[in-house]
Amino acid sequence: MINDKQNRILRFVTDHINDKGFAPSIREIGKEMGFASPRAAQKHLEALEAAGYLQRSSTARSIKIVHDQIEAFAKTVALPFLGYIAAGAPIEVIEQREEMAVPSALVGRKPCYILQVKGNSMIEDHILNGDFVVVEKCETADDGEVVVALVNRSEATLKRLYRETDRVRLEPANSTMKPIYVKDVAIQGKVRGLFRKF
Amino acid sequence: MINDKQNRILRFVTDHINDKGFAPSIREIGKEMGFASPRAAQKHLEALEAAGYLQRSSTARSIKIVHDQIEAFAKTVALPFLGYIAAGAPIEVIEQREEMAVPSALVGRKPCYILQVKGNSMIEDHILNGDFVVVEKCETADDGEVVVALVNRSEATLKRLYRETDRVRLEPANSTMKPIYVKDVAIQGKVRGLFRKF
DNA sequence: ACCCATAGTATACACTTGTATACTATCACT
DNA sequence: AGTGATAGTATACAAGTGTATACTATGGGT
Repeated sequence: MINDKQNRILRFVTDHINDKGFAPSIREIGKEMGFASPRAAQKHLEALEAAGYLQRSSTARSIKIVHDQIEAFAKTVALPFLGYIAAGAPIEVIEQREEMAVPSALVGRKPCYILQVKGNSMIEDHILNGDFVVVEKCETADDGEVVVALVNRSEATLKRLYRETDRVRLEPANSTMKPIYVKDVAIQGKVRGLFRKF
Repeated sequence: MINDKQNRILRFVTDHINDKGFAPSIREIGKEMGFASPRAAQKHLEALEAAGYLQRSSTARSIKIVHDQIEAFAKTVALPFLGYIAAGAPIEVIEQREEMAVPSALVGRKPCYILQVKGNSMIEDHILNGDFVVVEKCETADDGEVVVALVNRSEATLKRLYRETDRVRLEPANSTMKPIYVKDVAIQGKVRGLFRKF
């Protein structure tokens, strides 16, 4: 479909965008390829666009690389990053909603979102301050699962869930903290994955 | 640090790049904001650059958004999954080479690969059996870092590294295990990131 | 020998685009 | 009233930039 030089141009443009943050001009591409005239690089770009490898507008540095969709989405999923969760405090929602891409293996079937953990209340379950957790939205959970629970309709917290006869025990994984016993509790999700930066 | 209008400009530029693939011109920003003169948007861009929110070159549409750490997770990198590592046993290389996509923030600058941890030798550092670790290839490491070390040219192990006068101490994070003291040791990489499936 | 497609050159043109200088309006503060 | 900072306007200019026309060189097929 596309020849060797066009492949080289495609890689140059991709690298330029990744590195500098914006596309090269037609003449910069020509210089890289050793062309003396802008028309040469221009024709190659037209061929690459016709073949679907990129998109252009008739304005400066407007090349957009068309990513191979199958490869880009098969292995990773983009999830909303909602904010921070600390034991005993409401979820701190960040204003600007960000997206984070995570390995699809960490994601459940239902909709998921990302929270960053504040504090060490789950340290004995090896969930540390600063870790990111992948939370699957759900309303129920089995005993012993790590859940995001909304207590008294105001405070969200990350705890292990245990049902008792007429109440629910939310147990931190930290021997210096005590469990919480509540009746008014709504499960908002369960932890499916975790990732950490060293 | 930056005011309301500059925040709006920052979002407009970010959206423009995400949507169209290239940055808006100064005049397009000005039009969006209702400015009659390009100088107004230009000044705001200078303020945003001084505050570290973006970078510019003196060429057309060359705005590059400087991503903070959270946004860095939106990009992913495909790394080779090499196999399993257990304390005191060589790396078990799997036959078919697989790739896993991970958030780029977990990845160091040098080449990286993925290993899955077997055993609980690092449990007190909150690295569990079954966790995936992102390992950056390198030959040296600072004291206290978690490294993949090749001992006696045969056994690979995941341990904390400490130099001693004429030997190296490889310390597990498990009080039931004892440190290893070795002279013939080659560092193969250091742990940069971790992810776990629940 | 002839034709034709491909690839690149040379060059021109209009429009963008970043930048700079000078000026105006507003507002808080003394 | 005066001062200075901030924000925006008006405008000009050189360089960059995409695009188009015309031309050259090469090589393969008939």
